Amino acid sequence: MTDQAAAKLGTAPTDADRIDRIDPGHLRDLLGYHLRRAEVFTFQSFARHLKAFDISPGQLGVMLVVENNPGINQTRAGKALGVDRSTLVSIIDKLESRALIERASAPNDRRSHALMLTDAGRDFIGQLKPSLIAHEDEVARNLSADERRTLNELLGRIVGP
Amino acid sequence: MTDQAAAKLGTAPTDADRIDRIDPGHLRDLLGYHLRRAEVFTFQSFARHLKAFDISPGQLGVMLVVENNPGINQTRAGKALGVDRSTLVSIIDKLESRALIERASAPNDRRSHALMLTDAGRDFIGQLKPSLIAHEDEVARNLSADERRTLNELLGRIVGP
DNA sequence: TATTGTTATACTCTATAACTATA
DNA sequence: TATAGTTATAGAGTATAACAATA
Repeated sequence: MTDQAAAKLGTAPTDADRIDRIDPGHLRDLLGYHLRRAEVFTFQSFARHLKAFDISPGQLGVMLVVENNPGINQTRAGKALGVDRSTLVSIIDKLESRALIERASAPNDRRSHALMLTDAGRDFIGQLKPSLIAHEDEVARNLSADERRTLNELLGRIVGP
Repeated sequence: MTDQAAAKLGTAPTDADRIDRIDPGHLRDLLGYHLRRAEVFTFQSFARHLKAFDISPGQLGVMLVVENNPGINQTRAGKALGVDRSTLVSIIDKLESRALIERASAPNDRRSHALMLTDAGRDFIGQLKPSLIAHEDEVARNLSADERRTLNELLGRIVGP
């Protein structure tokens, strides 16, 4: 029975009747709500497309930062990703145990590590890139190229001006 | 020393020199990256503005769904939020232990619970709403009203058409 | 048979505080 | 004094698989 049919009969629709008509109420206007749902979808898409590589979004993020900033230290890599340096320790531990990344000694500061991709790490990124692109394309499947750029830009402005 | 200064001197900039000039590389084009950062910022803003209420984003999400769909069951509430029904159990446990929400018996199905806000739950939402709005306004502080709507709309299309 | 809620388990992600080695 | 990395701890989020009760 639809809501309409129920109205005709003068009986209230039951929960089961409106299974696809849940009222999001104020949620519909909350950025936090839409961000959360988009993030969940994106995580699941990432997992589907990259499961063969056994890598998490956070781990890949570190690898991509290091790829473009060889020799960067952990604190600065954390800043690039917007997370605390303590968050990176276990991520880098895992990548290092797989010999994808290396904690090289920094020439001028014995406190810090100069992060470098290993040859295996570079190969790894080269191999997973098609899957990463397929993942991103799935996330943006309902967006035009323009909308995709706009979304990236607007999201960037949430973090900073 | 700036990069420019280093270039003039013919010496490569060290890591310390380019502390604010980290190259995001491919990350800049990845929706997943921007979503993640926006989500982290949003969580932190939520925690700042709503800490007096001792409630998590997930808990508040459930309350808002129930507010607009009194009598909804847990499985359907999960669908409204885009999460598995198992995810809601502990969230609702906490809300119920604070007497903000109630697992009422469903009239026609003894398997399911009819979720309802308690009077205290309604009061609670009324009290926290100004802080929720302040939180959302902070997240959108760099966006015009139009951009804010656009962002919500584009995020919605990531989850579904 | 299928669905609802629950539990157990496991995996993301994140941060704060305190410690050590070094600058 | 201040900074880089580490550890311990805590808490946010998520899912899958299996179970009992009920439809």
